[in-house]
Amino acid sequence: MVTLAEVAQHAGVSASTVSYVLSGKRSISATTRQRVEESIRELGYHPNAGARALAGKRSNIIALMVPLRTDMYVPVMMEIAIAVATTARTHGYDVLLLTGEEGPDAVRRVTGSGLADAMILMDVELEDERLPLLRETWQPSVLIGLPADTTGLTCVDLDWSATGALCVEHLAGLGHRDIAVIGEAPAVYERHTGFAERTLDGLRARARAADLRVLHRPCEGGYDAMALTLSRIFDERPGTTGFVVQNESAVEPLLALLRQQGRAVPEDVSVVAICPDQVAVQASVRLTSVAIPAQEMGRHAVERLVAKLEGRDGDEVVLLAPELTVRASSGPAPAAP
Amino acid sequence: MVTLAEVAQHAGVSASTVSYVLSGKRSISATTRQRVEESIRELGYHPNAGARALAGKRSNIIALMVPLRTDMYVPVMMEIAIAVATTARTHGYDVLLLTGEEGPDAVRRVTGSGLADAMILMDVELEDERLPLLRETWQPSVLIGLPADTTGLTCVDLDWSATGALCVEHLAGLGHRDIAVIGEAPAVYERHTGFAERTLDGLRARARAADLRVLHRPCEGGYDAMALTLSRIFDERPGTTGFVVQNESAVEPLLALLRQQGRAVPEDVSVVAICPDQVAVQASVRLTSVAIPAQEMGRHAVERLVAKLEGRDGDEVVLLAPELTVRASSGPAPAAP
DNA sequence: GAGAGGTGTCGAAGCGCTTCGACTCCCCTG
DNA sequence: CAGGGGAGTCGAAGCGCTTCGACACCTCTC
Repeated sequence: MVTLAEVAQHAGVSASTVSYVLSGKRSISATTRQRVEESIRELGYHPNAGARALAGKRSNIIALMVPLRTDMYVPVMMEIAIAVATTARTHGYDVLLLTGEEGPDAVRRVTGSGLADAMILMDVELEDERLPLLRETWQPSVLIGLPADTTGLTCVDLDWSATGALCVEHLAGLGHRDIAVIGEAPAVYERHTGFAERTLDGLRARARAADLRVLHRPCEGGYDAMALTLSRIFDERPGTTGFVVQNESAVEPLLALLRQQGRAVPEDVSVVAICPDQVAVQASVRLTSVAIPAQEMGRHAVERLVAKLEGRDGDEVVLLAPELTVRASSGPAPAAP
Repeated sequence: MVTLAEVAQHAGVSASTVSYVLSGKRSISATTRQRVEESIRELGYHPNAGARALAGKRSNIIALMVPLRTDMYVPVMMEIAIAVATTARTHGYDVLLLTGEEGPDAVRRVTGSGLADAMILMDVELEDERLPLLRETWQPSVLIGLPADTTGLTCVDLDWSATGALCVEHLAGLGHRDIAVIGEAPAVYERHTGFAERTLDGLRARARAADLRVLHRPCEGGYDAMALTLSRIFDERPGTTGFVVQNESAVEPLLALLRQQGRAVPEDVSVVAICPDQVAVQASVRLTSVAIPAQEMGRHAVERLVAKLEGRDGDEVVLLAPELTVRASSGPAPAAP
């Protein structure tokens, strides 16, 4: 393993000079710089991460806490994670992958050991038990998600409330009066995951304003669960003509069941999904949808975090504006019979 | 930030004693150990990761290279990644998340800098350009996937060849003679991803032995692509009664299209999927399938790796035996008309 | 009752890097 | 032409930990 000292010797300069060439923190003459860079290349030198972290008091690592649960929005999570890793690299950071398993202890361990310089948390609950720890540590952090109380925190998220409102607005504009919301699995609401509840709030508020009726039903994914949910919905509100779906694994079952029941999309019922674009265009009916900008969220989170690390920025809540794309699954409400 | 020296002082012992309490590398009297542990707890001490890595010459970090492509088997990738992270923690390791983006350079960077003690590579191609680097480095590594040449490498993978064979066997046993294989997207084959090609090989070999005909068609996910692929298949082989699907995002479209064409599953055609169990049971027809044991692969990879790190083990190829679960999508071939 | 052999603890020497202060040139200014 | 100041380089002092050898003390054994 090549060390900085060896590079220095090879280039005929002192160790500190090599260090300054690397960091650019002091001016170095062009010729010296070239000589050093040449030596680095020739010897295949890579600075030792541990030594660097020790001496420099920063590890150049960002910790990313992903949820352990693999039952929800998995591709979105993955996309965020990859965007985080990729963006972090462009800023010279590596990413440490933590699962939710350790819970709050992971926060303590990472901040205490100096393993990472900062952290990004995903899957934030409204009253997340990791938040007190984040507030009292001096390490910068960014949440992907929005807790109930954001004081002293930096958050990046899709504006879920606006997303819910947008869906209702679209359906209202098409003349629908009775709307059913197919939500995430019950467990997601039970643990008060921010995005699910906020979507619902936004949706209901707008529905009230536009004077439509909303029936919300959580739903596990899959056909059987969806079949049950759907029949209950039509039992309770036979006049339902608009659907908002916020559960990727319910999308296809819903479409299939509607078809099976002889309800045409979009002639008889309209469907608006909240899902990644890829899912929307690959569905059996190209879905009118509000996209979940996974990449953008990951990228934003890293950029906020780097800004904080460099002291360029303070706390802030960034809510991305939702965008609804009209595709083939929504249309005018049928005339009342 | 609390240091080891402070703990030592607080406990009234020397720094080295604290270190030995932590590592257990020398015997320590019960009373001393207790006193030290008490101090550690009281002060909330966490060993500094950088210093540890520097002095101990190991970082206790495992690097995980995941593919950048998010177009394929995403939930499986995520499940593997999470299993890796979780298992690694139980062995005292953390996981560094690298994306394929940097390519072979990432290998150099990580081994060179001592950032990680070992690496796990996913999405291995038959002639992967990262392999030469792995072979010449002294750092242990494990591949999740199987390249063409495995000398000097440790690999963990599902036995895809046996998986392909198993699917054919099942269909052959039910009397099917003409089988279509819906594969991954063309790009996956073009870059010679191991699992896709091996599945095909195993499948064809067994088909030859059992004297059935196989028609293989790569397929992008989604309805449109699947519709096109399916019509081509029936054009070319109208007598096709068995399907093997190795592409999660083609599963549901296939089922829907078959239904639409009036071909009943499993009465007219049988479908065998290669996919995670969750997908199989959530599909509109509960699918006969060979499971992709993502968790097990991740766990195995870490365990092999830890064994190598501790010098307990050498190179080895671990192929997990596939298991086929019969569900509702496969049945006896219809009598020839 | 002296030597052998454990057991438990300590001090000191690094690990490879960053950074601070100091030093040497050399050019510019008045 | 002296003095000030910037540019470029170096030496040395850590950063917080691990580990090696040394040492003290204690318990056996013959």
